[in-house]
Formats: sequence, C-alpha cells, structure tokens
Amino acid sequence: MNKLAPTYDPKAVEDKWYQYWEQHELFKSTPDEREPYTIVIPPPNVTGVLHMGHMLNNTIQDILVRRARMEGKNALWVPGTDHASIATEAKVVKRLAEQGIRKRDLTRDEFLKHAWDWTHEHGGIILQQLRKLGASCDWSRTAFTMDEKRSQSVLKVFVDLYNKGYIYRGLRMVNWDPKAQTALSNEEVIYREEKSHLFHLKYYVEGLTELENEAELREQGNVIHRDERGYYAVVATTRPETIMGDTAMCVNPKDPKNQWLRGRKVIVPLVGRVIDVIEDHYVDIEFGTGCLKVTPAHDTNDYMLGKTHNLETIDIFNADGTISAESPLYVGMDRNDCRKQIVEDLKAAGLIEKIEDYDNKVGYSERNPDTAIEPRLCMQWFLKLKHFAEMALPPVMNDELKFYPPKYKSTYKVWLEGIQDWCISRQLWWGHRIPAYFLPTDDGSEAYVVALTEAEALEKARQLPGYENIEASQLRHDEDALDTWFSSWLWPISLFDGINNPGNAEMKYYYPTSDLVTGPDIIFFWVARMIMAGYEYVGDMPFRNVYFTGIVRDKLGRKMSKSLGNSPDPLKLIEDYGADGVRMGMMLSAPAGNDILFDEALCEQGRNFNNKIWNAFRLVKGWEVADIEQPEHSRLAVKWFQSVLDATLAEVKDHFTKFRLNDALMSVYRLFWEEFSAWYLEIVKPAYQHPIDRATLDATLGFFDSLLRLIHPFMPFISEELWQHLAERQDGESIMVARIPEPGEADRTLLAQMQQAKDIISGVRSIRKAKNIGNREALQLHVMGSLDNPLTGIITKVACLDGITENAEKDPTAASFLVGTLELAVPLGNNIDVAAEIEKLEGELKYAQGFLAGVEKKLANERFVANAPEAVVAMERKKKADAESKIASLTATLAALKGQ
RNA sequence: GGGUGCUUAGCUCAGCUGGUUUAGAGCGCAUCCUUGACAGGGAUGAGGUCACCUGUUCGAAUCAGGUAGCACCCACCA
Repeated sequence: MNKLAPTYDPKAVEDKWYQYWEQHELFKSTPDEREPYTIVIPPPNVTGVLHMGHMLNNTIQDILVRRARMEGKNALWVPGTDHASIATEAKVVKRLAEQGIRKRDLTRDEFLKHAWDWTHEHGGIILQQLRKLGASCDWSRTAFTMDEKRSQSVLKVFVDLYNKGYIYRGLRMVNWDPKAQTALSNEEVIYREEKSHLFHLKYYVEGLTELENEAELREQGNVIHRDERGYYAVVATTRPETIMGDTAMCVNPKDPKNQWLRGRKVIVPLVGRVIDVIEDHYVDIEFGTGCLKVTPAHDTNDYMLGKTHNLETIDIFNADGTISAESPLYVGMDRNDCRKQIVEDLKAAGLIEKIEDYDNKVGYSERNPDTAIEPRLCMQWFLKLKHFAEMALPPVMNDELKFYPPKYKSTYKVWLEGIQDWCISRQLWWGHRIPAYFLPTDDGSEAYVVALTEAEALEKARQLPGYENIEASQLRHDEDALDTWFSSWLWPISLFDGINNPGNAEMKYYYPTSDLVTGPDIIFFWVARMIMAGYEYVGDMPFRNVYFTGIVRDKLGRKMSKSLGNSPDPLKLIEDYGADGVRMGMMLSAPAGNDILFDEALCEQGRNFNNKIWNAFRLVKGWEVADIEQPEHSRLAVKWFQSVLDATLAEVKDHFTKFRLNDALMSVYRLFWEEFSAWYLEIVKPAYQHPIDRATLDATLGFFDSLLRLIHPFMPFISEELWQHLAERQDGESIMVARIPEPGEADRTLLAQMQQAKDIISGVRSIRKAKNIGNREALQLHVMGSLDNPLTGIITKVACLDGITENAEKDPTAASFLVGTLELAVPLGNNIDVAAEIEKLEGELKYAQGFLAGVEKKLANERFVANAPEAVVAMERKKKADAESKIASLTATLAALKGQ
C-alpha cells in the first residue's frame, strides 16, 4: 500500500530542496570548458520587497537558467541589488523625519550612516524572497551597485568619459524636484492630466495712447484690445506666478491678429517691467491669443527662445520652490501659495481679462508623486550620448542583438535617433559621489578637476596655472551624486569586474551574457544604456537576447497598485499554492511582450497540476512487479508514448529557442496530463491488485524520469522531490544537473494510428453515455470495413470491449459513429432508440453533404484546378472522395434503420 | 500631434512565409460518473459569419488599402 499522502504538500519539500541545492553548490558557476549560459539579474531595489513584477521576471529567468543548465551548459545567474538612490534617500529622509531629524541638520557622513543602517536593515530581504521562489542564483556572487568593486567601476568610468570629452558641465534647464531638491532625468518625470485654469492677463503696450490707423489694422485682421488705461495685449498662461520672470513677449510674425504689436514694448502686469515684443515662428497662432509670455528661467521652450533671442534670465525660484530674491515681489513665498496670491492681486488690479477652465499636463516626480516638477536652470553634469547612440543602434536593428518581441526595435530606434544628452548628476547624498573637485576662483566662475581620488585631484589642480600651491583643504569635492542608472548601465560588465580588470578571465568567459529578462518600461533607462556601455567598454554587446516581459495586471486588466489593493502578496501566494504552483500560475498567463492578466485561479491550476503529477507518481510507485509476460497493449503503449514524448521534446525545444515559454509550458502540461496520465497510464495500468510486468514498469519509470526533467525548469521543487524518490540517488545527485532528454525521431504513423484509436475509444464512450451503459460492461465493436490499425489491443482494453469485428454487415440495431471515413457501430440489441439514431445520422449526413458541396464547387472552378499546386488539388480530390464515401455509408445505414 | 501594437469561443490567448478535411488550446460552462493514483479527479459535450469595409488572388483569420474601437510609448502647445 502507498504511504504517500493523496495530496501534494509543497511546504514539506520546498525549503528542504532549496537547502540541498545550496549545500551542494549546484547554483555555483566558474569558468570551464563548457559553453557558458549567463543571465544577470535586473537588480531590484536593495530595500524593496518582492512584488508580482519581480515574480514574473525572476520566474522567467530561473526557467531559462535551469533549462540551460540541464542542456549541459555552464549556467550562471548573477544576483544583486541596486542602491536606488532617489527612492532610498526619500525613504531614509522620511524615517528620519519621523524621528524628528531633518536631513539638513545632518552632515553628509551622518546621513550616509543612517542610509547604510537602513540598507543593512532591509537590504537583502528581497534576495531571501527570491530563494523562496526557487531562484537558482549563484549567491556567492551577490553584488550591490554601491559595493567596493561596483563603486570603483562607476567612478573610473566617470573619469574616463570626462577625459574623453563626453562628460561636461552645463547650465541647463533641468527637471527640478523641489521636495527632494534634485534634478531628474527626463525619463524620471511622469506627466499627468490636470484640471487647471488658463489665465488671460493684460500686458499694456508701453507708450501707446492712440493708434492712428486702428480701423485699418482691424480691417487687416488685427485683434486690438483697449480700455480706459490704454492698449493692451492678452497673454494666456497657466502659471501666472511666473510673470515675475518674464523678459519678453513673443508673437508669430505671420499672425494677422498681432501684427499691430510687432516692434513694440509691453508692460508685465503687476511687476511693471517693460519687455520687448519678439517674433518667433515657434508660437502657435491658434493657441490662446497668439501672444506668449517668455520666462526663460522657468520653461523649457521659453529657455530656448531666450537663447535664440538673447533674453535676460530671471530665476524667481529658490531650490525649495519658494520665490527667490531675484523676484521683485512675493519673495520667500511658496510657489503654490504665490499662485493663489498673485491671481487675487491681479484681479484686484484689474489685470485679468478672463479665466478659463483648462486641462493641461503637469510633470511630476516619479519618486515624489505629489511634487510637481519645476523646470529650473542650474549647473549639472551631462553625458553626451550621440556617440553612444551611434554604436548602440546598428546591432539591434540588424538583429545581432535580438529583441523579443521585435516590436521594441522601433521604440529603441526612435529614442536613439532623437537622443538627448543625459543629465547624470543628482543633488543627493545616497549614491556615487561625483569625482569632481572644485577650485576656489576670484570671479565666481567655476573651476574644477575630475579625478578618482582627492590626492590625484590635488596633483591635477597643481598643474593648473595659478593653482600651483593649492592645498587639499581648498578643494571642494562635488556634493552631488550620480544618477542610479549611471551604475546600472555598467552592470553586465561590472559584475565580472570588467571595468577594473578589463579582459579578465571571467569577462572573456561570461561576456557577452546570454539573455536579459526585463520590462519594456526600462528600455531607455537601462537596456539601451547597457548596450551603449557594452560597446564603449568591451567593444561588444552586453547580452545576445533581450526578452521583454509584460506588465503584470489584475484579471480586469488594471495595473497592480497599492491604492487599488489588487496586488497579491507573492509570499502569501507561495504559502498558499507552493512556489511551483505560483511559478506555473505566472507562466500560464505570460505570452512574451503582452501584459499579463494575473488571476489567482491560475496558481490554483498550477497547484492542481502539481497534485496531478504527485498522484501519477503515487500510482506508479504503488505497483507490484511480477515476472509476467508484457501484455500487447502495454507494449504498444510504450512504443506510442515514446513517440509522443519525442514529438513534444522537439516542440518544447523549439518554443524555448523562440522564448515562447508559456507555449512550452502548455506542451509539457498537456503531455503530462492528457497523454501520460489520461492515456498512457490508463492503458498500462494493471487491474486492481494485479501486478505489472517488469518491461512496462521499467519503461514507465523511464518516462517518468524524462517527464520530471522536462518539467523541472518550470517547477523545480516537486520535480526534484519525485526524481529523488524515483530511484536510489546518491547524496549530491540532483535533477537540477540531470540532462534534458534529447528528442528522438517520432513515429508519425504510429501517432496517427493512436489518434484514430483515441477517436474510436471516445466514440464508444460517447455511446455508453448516451445509452447509459456502465463503463465496465463489455461491448462489441463492429467496423464497416477494415480497421488496419495495429492498436486494436489498446482499443479493446480502454474502451472495454470483448471483441472487434472487421468488415461487419450493417446492423440496424447498432449505434453507429464515424471516425474519419470509417463507420463503426456498437450493437445494442433492442436497446437502440431508432428515432434518435436517425436524427443523429441525418445530422452527420447533412454536414457531409454541405462539406462535399463546398469541395465540389472548388473543384468545378477551372481556374482553381489550373492554378493551384497539384498537391492542393489532389487534397481536394481526396476530400471529395472521402466525403462521398461517408455519404454513401451514412445513406446506407439510414436506409437500413428506416427499413426496420 | 507623432509612433507602435492589438481586435479570433464566456475569459486569456495560439494560428510562423495565403491552401493540412467549413479555425485550435487552456480555463470556465453543461451533462453524466460514489469503492482500486488524483473530486485539487474522470468521461462526454456545447460554444466562433476570425472587429468592419474595399481590394489582390483560383483560394484570405492569414496579404494590401481604408474605417471604427482599445492599449502602450514618445513629444515643448503656453
């Protein structure tokens, strides 16, 4: 009797095997003579916790790396975490605030100590969670973007790129986050639609009391405003608080409405500043009044206008978003309060023409979602990307480096072709401090040197004229840190220490890595830049394939979010369904590149599959073996299943080469459930309490072994557990390093014969159900013609027949059915319902006639017969013949029935 | 405003370079099944004018053009 429980309990086995794998160092990889297979993990935020996106992403990586390992490759999956500078710093600032500590009251070192404490406290939780999932990472290589090697790599690259002239410092309009008080890259700004107002403000024309040719001008299409105070232009703006920074008004020279304003000067309302009316084709004639106020310090477009027209720049904001001393009014007031106040004041002064409702897009910080981004001019470090884009584009476009799915190639192309320089400095402390040192100057201008260490910086500084005697204490190390992605883009190189030790043995062996698995949302942030860094620093691509996963959504298609509460806790899912069940749940819904609609029911399906495997195993393990002859049906079943297995192995292999993992999983699923459990095991299963023969048992155990190997990449735990039970294993043996079976040649004829046998069995079962005949009541089967199928033994057993008669006479008392063109029948004596039988047969006849009509029409078309390939025409002829024979057979049976 | 992709059974999706018996899968659904692996199971079955229109072709879910709807990405409309 069986000692295994009737249901599979993942909890009892998962931790056990994970420890076993780790103890035996089965995840470890070192270079050897085998072909390498390498994946570097997209490093999760060091202080983060696992979410559904990670589950998907890491399940895929684990499937790929386990499969590669089982193909005999030297498989390496390198784990690590990311310091996530803005996000982590924000969390630390928040925690300090809760303790009543303000960041600005701490020194840099004090703050960093808190940040490191936080990192050590939360760091690595996510890596522990990945272990629960079964991730087969080489943990001995765990890296962190701010560990010693990675930090050195980042600084070296900065210095190198500076020396090559790609890094520069510039006064630029950047996306400023006034809360974090740092610049952001364009990619870190999210735009949201917002209900707002369009304020129409009056800008009086200076020194104009009387327009002589006013009537004529109006005639020509000019829109002229005038009140008791004089002539004025109307400017529409969503941001009235920025008028203190206005240094021009701009109209389109082709705008007929505003011709009268050309060459004049206007007065900024409230402020009283007199500014020029400038002309630029940039201004949209259709928008608002066609008059644009120009605030070069606070709007990207205005900044560009300012540059072309040489305008003065007045920066009216401080770094924290309050009004600066440059402004003539409202100094020290917060920008949001100022907006309200100035609207009141403008109204009071009669300077607002009207206020309209208006929807506009406002940029927010990705990391501080409540904080509107302020375009701000400041000195930042930039990396020129043109050179990098030129290197990174061709290999992707010509498929040397493949994207799956390929549609992302065009996204990639568009971005690279319009590449902008990358603002790489952040006004943060948590990150890699920029290795630049400022020198004192007399005139307030900037002077600096870039060097890896302070000592080198000093040496460099002393070579500069006028700084020969500078002391270390006079150097001021740049306070800013680098954008997090400036370390991430080196990841596939820095993990193998390829920046510090170019061309080292590990680089030569593992680089380029094989596959990168990541989300399309970071194609610019990360993927593109890694490709750039790869070509710059190794002269080769960082990975051969990029597999873009979809975004995990709930079953209604909504993004998973905390506020909706629709994001399940991955660890709870693992608790409930087992890691294998959850992995399968993820993969069942994950076609490459499409968003995945996650439904917990899929985990249930995964768990059920585990249970199916478990019980099939219980069955096989419960068999007593005896020295008896192998029955014919078992011998045939073994032969047949070998063919199905071979065919599926080939199919799965093909799916893997195309990254069609869900299709691969579905093939495996059906192979195990349908072919193996429902058909094969049912055929070879001995009668209750009867033993099985040796040959069949051995073959079955062999099949089970192959199936477990095939399943292992998807469901590592249960496959290991059962594989270990399947035979005597030595300590240290593992399915992890067993080989995926190579597909052999499948016997297509045999597969077709089995298909026919299955159809016949289904036909008999169907009659049993219709006639309410028990499954164990033996029946006769009549074949009107010759069966010509070697699998009659299987048919007899599974359909529970006590005889098959070929070339039988038509028997009106039999319930008949068709398999292909072959008519079969089960004699039922007087049990048959003639009327129902006739109805059924007439239905089939009608279908066959309709089908025949279609085929005949095709064949009657001369042009079809003349133009279509011969094989196609022959196929149609065969269809016709088959349909005719079917019709003949059905007609005869009907006649016999009706003649009763 | 530009780009990319999508629209096939109740749901989620396959269907690769047009022809493989008037389209397939998984889940769900319906009906039946109580003792011999598994109800987290078994068997049987229902369910689709392949979004729409026009064309190319002997032949279109598949190719081309257009229409509608959806999704995502990019962009400086104050």
